[in-house]
Amino acid sequence: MNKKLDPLLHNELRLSIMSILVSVESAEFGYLLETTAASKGNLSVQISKLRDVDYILVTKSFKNNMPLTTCKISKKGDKAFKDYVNQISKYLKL
Amino acid sequence: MNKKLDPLLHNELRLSIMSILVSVESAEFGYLLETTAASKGNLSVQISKLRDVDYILVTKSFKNNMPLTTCKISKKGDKAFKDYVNQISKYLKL
DNA sequence: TAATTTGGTTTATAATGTAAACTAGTTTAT
DNA sequence: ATAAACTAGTTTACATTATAAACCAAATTA
Repeated sequence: MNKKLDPLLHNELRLSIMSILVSVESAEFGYLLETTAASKGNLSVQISKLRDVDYILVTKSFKNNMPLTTCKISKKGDKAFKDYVNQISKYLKL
Repeated sequence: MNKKLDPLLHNELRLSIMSILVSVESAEFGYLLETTAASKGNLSVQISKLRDVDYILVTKSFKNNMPLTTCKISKKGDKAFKDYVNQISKYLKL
């Protein structure tokens, strides 16, 4: 019955990223950087982790000759997020 | 406006302990052990951490000649728990 | 062309989590 | 009475994870 909290989502920055991505079509690295107020390094690492498990899709392109990283939630990521919400809600007495 | 998630509560076992303690008068080590399904060592460490920051009060006594550890949430712990719930809820889109 | 900025990635270190090993004492069996 | 096994935890050694500083490549500006 009781599944454990998904350790990939039980991290504030990754949860924050996912929380943004569930409600937008996609988001650029710079936007996530501003919105989460994380350091670039930390953001880069956490994006990679989410991509490694296919919770998000990361597209690399160029915009005004500059590299541009765009993130989008995947079907799997969307489900993982919903599951996490259900799971942690059990602890929160909401 | 946006406070960070309290790192002391953003851990599944500690959150689980607090989640139990908010709704009972007090709980014994053995009860928490069963209910959380944690290892004894881990439970002991996390109880100590919660006690070190005064989120819980820990009483040591004897029952049938055996050591007995009893935990009870503190006023401070109760507030911290409520704050944590409010804070993480912002990420969960509930 | 030299310094600065952009948009990131890598990596070194610190912090944290966890279970195995240990302690201290009790009960049961011989 | 003593050994073996059990209870109720604590300590500690190790592994995992998180994070920011350092770095990189290319573009822009001075």
